[in-house]
Amino acid sequence: MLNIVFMGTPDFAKESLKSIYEAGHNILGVVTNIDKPKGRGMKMMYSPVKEYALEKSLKIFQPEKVRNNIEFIDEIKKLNPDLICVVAYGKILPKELLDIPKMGCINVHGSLLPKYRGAAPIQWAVINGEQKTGITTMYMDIGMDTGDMILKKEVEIGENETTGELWNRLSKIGGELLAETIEQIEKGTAPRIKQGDDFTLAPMLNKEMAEIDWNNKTAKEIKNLVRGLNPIMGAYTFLENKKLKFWKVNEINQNELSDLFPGAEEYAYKIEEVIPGTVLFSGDKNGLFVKAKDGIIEVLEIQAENSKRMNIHDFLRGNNIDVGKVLGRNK
RNA sequence: CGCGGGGUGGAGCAGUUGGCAGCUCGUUGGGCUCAUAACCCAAAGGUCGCAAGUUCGAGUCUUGCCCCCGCAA
Repeated sequence: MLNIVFMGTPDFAKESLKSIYEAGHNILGVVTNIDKPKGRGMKMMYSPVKEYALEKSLKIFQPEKVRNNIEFIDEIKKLNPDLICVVAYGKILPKELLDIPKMGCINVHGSLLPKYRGAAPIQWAVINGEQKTGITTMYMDIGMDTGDMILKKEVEIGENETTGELWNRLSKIGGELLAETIEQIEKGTAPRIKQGDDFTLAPMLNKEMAEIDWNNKTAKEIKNLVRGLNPIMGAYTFLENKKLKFWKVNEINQNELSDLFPGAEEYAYKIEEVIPGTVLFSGDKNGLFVKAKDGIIEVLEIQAENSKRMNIHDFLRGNNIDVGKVLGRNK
């Protein structure tokens, strides 16, 4: 069993901590981000990792910053860990810290490196419509997810899977792969594989990219954006200057539309003419259908301003959206 | 004391200057049709979050409390 310092913050990291704990390693300390006021009323909230550490009575460190924090780095040095495991900690670690453990610092990353280096690998994999992604464990270096790889595990991404669902699956797999990685390091059988040059980046998400670009995105791309941003931000558009978030949509084509609406083919030429973002059908029975650049979006779950998420049928019972209205900014 | 929205029949909402509580859907019963998540007719179902106050009269105004939600982090 190894002496390990664990660093991580969100629920994704908690699964890894749990996995190490249950594997019986000696956890010298748990480093997690400082408590932040969160949620309604700005109440102070503990990170999921801190919650777990408290539950297991592990020693907790919550430095405000790590870089140039000599006190903190000294404390970790004193613990004399064999290994430091970092999973979604939220801060970039300085070389002085990385050099502490004899066996190195290892990291669990939510993609198949060198693809999707960065803060939001899972989200981007879904947004880009990838069919597979995975978990990579690696030795950390000073770069952003550039270290030598140890183990990899591939997973398929479901056609309708959301980031949240994939996130949960990968959290567990991350924990499992971390345990296996540590085992191999302990036995001295862990490989050290250089990353190739064919890397891609998965930067933090921002608000601008969450707006649906009706003019340039196909129905498939919009669907990927919606599920990729569920449940983190939600993809949004506007209806008469009011924000409308889509949480779940489906992508259908003209033929499928005709199947749903017998007689719709007679209007096919009209649908051709109409600009993307136009509401094609709207009713609490059938739902909401919007034309995209290529294909048609069927909205399944929606959220209006200052309102909660609801399925489209409930929404349309209380809110009428007229056919012919165009979604998007300033229309 | 971070900002904001809201609590109205099962669901989603409307409710104008305070004056008999409405809409769409659902539910139940009936009808129509070759047929339908269709259509037509009828019915049931509400302490309008809680408490107090103003008033001839409050869902609608005032005050206090409870609960829910969105944004921001």
